[in-house]
Amino acid sequence: MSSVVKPILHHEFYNLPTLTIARELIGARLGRVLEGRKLVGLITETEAYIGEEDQACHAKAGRTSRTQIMYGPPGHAYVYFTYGNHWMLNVVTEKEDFPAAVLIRAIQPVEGAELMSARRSGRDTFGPGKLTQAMGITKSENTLDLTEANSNLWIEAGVSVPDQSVTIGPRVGLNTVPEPWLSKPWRFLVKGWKLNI
DNA sequence: AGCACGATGCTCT
DNA sequence: GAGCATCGTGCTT
Repeated sequence: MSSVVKPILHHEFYNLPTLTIARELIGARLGRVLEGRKLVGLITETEAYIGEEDQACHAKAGRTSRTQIMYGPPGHAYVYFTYGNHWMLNVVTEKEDFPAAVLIRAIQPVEGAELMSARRSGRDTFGPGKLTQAMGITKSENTLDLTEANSNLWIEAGVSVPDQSVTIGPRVGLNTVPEPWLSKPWRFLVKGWKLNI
């Protein structure tokens, strides 16, 4: 119920190293206006995908129509479709021409929780495909600038989460990715799956 | 509570 | 034509 104005995260933030951004986004607020209603979730899980070398990163295939957004300026949304059902939300990071992004894997609803829950038929919003369904994020949000004020999708400052509350480990869901990429500790997750707010 | 599997369509080879 | 940064269901323990 807080009406405190939070600062939106800006381009300079997304130009930091991708791992720093993935860590710092834990506790940040993902905001969305959907059907005239405001939805906000605290980010509780992220993964970093860094460069053409990273065999788990879509940019391993180089510049394609799908991946060229990752080569663009930082702070834009990279939304893609997978497994025939699910949309994934990423934020493009690092300087132009270097392809990297942070996958937003989970949120903890703090505003508009009822609408998000209803959009999920009462099921939870923890998971990369679930949060996009809860917030109505699809291809039409691809390439949106998340640093723009008055947008219907943005990321703003949230709560500060201490290191002792963050679990770092290998990324999940990578089926056929070779080492060393498979084991890179590029996943960040709130310990206990929940923030105290 | 945990595992196996099918759904489903877009992207790249 | 294969593979996929997943999810939900249904079956087994």
